[in-house]
Amino acid sequence: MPLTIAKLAEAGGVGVETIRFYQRRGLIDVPPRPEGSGLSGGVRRYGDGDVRRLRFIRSAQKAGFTLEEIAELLRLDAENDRRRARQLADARILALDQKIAELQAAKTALGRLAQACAHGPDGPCPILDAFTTE
Amino acid sequence: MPLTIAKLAEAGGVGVETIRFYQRRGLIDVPPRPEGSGLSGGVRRYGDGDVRRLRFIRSAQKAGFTLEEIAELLRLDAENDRRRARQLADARILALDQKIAELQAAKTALGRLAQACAHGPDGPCPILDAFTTE
DNA sequence: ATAGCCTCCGTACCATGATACGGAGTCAAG
DNA sequence: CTTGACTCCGTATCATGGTACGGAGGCTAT
Repeated sequence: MPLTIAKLAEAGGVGVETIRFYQRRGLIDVPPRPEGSGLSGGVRRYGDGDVRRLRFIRSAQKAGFTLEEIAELLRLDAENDRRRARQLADARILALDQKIAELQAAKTALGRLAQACAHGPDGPCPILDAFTTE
Repeated sequence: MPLTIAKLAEAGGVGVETIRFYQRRGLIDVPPRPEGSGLSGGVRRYGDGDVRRLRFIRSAQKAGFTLEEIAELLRLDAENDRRRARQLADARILALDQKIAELQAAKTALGRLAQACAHGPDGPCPILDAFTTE
């Protein structure tokens, strides 16, 4: 079931321009243009592998990997380089732990602020001190 | 204890250019140049209030607020607009909840991947499926 | 066989949050 | 009273991750 670039984009929940952007960055392959009726060849077709890669890219971004790191991960997958893959995963897990803790702290602080600012028209609502660790 | 811009930057853990950038964005006040000996006035001086604002900016960024939102928060603090402050805080808390859940899911997936890729030179290490929900 | 939509590709532009540069002015120490 | 560090300010540049434009060509249905 070959897909046009628009269908691939749709399957991945991104725009066509984003696919092309990923191709420029080496994240998605540029398949050969098939021999078509015209002079410059036909329209490129994409397969399930491309959809899979595209979905991986989106998930890896949510995990906080940069596009450059994602490009590396895709290479590692092809080369089956487990050592480096583990390295990257472990490093990201550490970073995620830190980030999660940071966000949780921020959430707590904001909860305190919202609470304080909810009580009547006066009383304390010290936005500037919202993140001051007491 | 008035500070030069370099000292203010240092106190906030940012660069001088970042302070100027924040000033352009309305996040940090530009104090008047004092009457100096020269033609164009003296060097601007900053106070503890500026340090406090600067620290707030950094923390609010960690909480995921954009600089534009932070600018608004600073205005709200000055105006004591509790309703809007609460609104922004509550919205951010919701977004943080989502983000935290997303990062936690990513962390779990990466943990699985690292585990799988650790076992010997062969066996599965399917990077591309790392985030595939089974 | 032609209209209308899609593809291809290069290039330009965007938002966010900085970071750098350079010339003129200021200031403090020796 | 000069030297060296710092300030001021406008403007330029950067990194990241896209998004848009436009002309030439390909594809498909009528």
